[in-house]
Amino acid sequence: MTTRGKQTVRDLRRGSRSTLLRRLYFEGPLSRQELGTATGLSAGSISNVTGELLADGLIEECGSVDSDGGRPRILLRVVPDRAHLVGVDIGETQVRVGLFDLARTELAASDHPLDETGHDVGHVVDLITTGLTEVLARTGITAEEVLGVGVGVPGIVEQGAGPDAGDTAVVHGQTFDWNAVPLGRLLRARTPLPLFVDNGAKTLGQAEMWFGAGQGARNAVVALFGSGVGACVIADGARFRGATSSAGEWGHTKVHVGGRRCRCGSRGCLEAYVGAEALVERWADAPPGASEKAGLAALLAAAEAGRPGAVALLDEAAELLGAAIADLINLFNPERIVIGGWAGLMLGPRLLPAVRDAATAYALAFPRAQTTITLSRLGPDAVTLGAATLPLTHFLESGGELPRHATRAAG
Amino acid sequence: MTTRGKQTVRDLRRGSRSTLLRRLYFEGPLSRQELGTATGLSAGSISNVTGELLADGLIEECGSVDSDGGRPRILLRVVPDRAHLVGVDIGETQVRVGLFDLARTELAASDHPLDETGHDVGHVVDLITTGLTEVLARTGITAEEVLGVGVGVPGIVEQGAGPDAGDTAVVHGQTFDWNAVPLGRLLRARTPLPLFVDNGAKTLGQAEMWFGAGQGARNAVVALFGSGVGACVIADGARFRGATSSAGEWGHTKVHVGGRRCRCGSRGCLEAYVGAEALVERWADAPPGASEKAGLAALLAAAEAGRPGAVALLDEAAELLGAAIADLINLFNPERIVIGGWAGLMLGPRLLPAVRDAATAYALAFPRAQTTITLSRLGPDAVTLGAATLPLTHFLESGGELPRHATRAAG
DNA sequence: GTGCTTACTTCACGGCGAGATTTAACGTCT
DNA sequence: AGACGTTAAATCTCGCCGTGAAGTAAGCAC
Repeated sequence: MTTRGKQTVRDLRRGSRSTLLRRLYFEGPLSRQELGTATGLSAGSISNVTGELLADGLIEECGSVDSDGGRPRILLRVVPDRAHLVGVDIGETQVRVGLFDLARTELAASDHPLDETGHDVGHVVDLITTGLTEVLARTGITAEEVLGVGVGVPGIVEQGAGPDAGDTAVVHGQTFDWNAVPLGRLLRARTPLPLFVDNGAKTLGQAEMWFGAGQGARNAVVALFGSGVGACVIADGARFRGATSSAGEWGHTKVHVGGRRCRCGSRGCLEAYVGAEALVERWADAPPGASEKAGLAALLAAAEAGRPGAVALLDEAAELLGAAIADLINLFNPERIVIGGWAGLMLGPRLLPAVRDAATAYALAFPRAQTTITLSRLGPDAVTLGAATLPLTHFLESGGELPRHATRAAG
Repeated sequence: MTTRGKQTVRDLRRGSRSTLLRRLYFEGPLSRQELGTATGLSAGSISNVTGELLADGLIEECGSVDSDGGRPRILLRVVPDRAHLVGVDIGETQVRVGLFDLARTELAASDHPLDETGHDVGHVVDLITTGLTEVLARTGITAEEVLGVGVGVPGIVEQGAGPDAGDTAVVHGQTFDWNAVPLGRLLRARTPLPLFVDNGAKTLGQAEMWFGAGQGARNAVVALFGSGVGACVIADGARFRGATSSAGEWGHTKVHVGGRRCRCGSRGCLEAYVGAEALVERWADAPPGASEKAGLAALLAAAEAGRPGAVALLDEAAELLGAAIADLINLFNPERIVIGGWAGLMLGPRLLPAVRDAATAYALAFPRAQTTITLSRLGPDAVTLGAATLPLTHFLESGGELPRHATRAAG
């Protein structure tokens, strides 16, 4: 049973600000009139709240719409450079820091490769700090103009509670052998900016929902198909987190109980059959010594050329992927399933029809009929953008609250 | 991103009423003082709101707590017989109608068996109407004193929207061969009472969360293990529904892609291996002609006696169940998993240790460590009680709103 | 009794959104 | 050009909200 905590009369204003700000952010320039019909707020309240937002410099008037005989509507929009966002992608091979304005334009980015020995936490934190300094220096943007830093990490993120949740985020990552790493605390020592930490697959899912193939859906699953397999579940418009933020670990769903051994230590996991690493490893004719991406590309080329081993492998992958997607459909009943990740983007065009067929064969008819299965529209760099949506989400939900350190007067 | 709709200043009062009413309902008699510290509301507001609730006859004073030197605290509680609830369980073999007071005491119940030909919708609706009339007549309670009728049905329920959502509920049930049956509309023609329709497994899960082994958990999965297999997922205190309310169809999760054929038409479903029907069917030594329950009891007895075939069958069932629970743990990251259903209650004591071990072996270590796996504490009759929680939920969330037809003055 | 402690009630206050009214800013018609 | 109709936005009044301070009630200890 939903327990919505105590609310005072000021929370109403916060809610109204948030509603209008979000509407303007996602549905482009709108007049006060349109805001009124869209949100149900009275004209008076719209005037009040937009007046506040204008005074705060968060929105601005931008032209007007001609009318037939009446006063023209004045369009309002969020000021794109009123604030900025930083997204950090801690990937398997590099650390990428991106600086965005509110309109998601990437103003600068900084890449630092991670070598084999580079997964030491201190080193990664160093790279993030360096990258952050670089993108700020290169654009001349000061820390005061940044809403916060979102960090996408590989592994399970245990969130803290309260307003500075990011400061207490703890990361459990099998890939890097990170065990209860207090990433939030380590970063807090390096920057005064608000911090937001989440799993990289989840931040990519977030980006996909807001700006990619997930747009408009309130219930969706973004399946990330790369070296491993992950998923980001969106339930009723919000990330599904579970008790300790580790929900959506789809890659270790069982497709054959007791089957192939998986790197997680268990057996029969989806990832052990259809992860890029597993596919390349299982392909008898894989070019030796090639990288995972090159190996997968070779597998795809061989299948396109009709080589039986490669065709069989990909056909089986499509069936298993479809069956695992059927599980997601049965369990989560989403409107949409988006397949992303670099391997998903590479193999997607070939596999998609078979995946759809397998999902239809394995899922219950009723929920299957409610779902469309599509490919991602965003490239792999979207992890950085997705990470930047973490402070953006906070900004929009709080009704345009600026961090304490950013109390610049209205532009 | 969560879109909380427009709120007016009156919604605050509704929220406060709901908060206090829920607190009083679940945490027994409390003083105004305790309510204040528990909810964070100011003493003045507590006085106002409890005053309203007292005037509405929804709560009453019940004694006081002695104090050491100060004015004693006056205890408040929800008036148990201020309103009543009806729960209906449309089971596979019977229709059961129960009448409860607000304290969940069953005041009367009516059972009507469903024979082989009795799954016709009109017949079921007749039985519900008859049962409803019976329990009201037997207790002398009038329709005005009933908050609503909750109905638990086997099958997927497509909910309507708006305040009278139950009136437009449509049921898709494979068991009864019900295809898009407008149960809400059919019942609306028979009774003026507010209607609430949901899947029976989900109502049982609801009961388990409120009054059974799920108490206190905000993220949980209630696994229903009967003739078939289902689940009810609770995310952050609320039923997880998905886009069209069919989320949680766990029974058709794949444990062996391409494996045993299932009654859903697909292959390799969990239900095809561990459902009671499947277990009895797969047991070579099953007593011919016995009922499903008798068959399962015989299987259990044989296993307890050490008969190899039976032992192997149950051991395999435990492993598969554990593996499928591992999938739930990975995907939903719950604090608690509750195993219920009549087969779960029957086999639970024997299977539970092996199920726990299998779940540990197959799930990721981090989310597994956050979860406890327990057996249900409620009997199978809890479906009726769970169904009755549907109008109760509405009552508590609306802050104690009485249906239009029940505007009796305060007692 | 007198004083002290604690629970509860009352009341003035600032803030909120709704809805009515007023002002603003355009077309169009004469 | 100027009056008029039309629509957008701003302003104002109203009832309601929760807060917090001040006041009242109801017990105990001395």
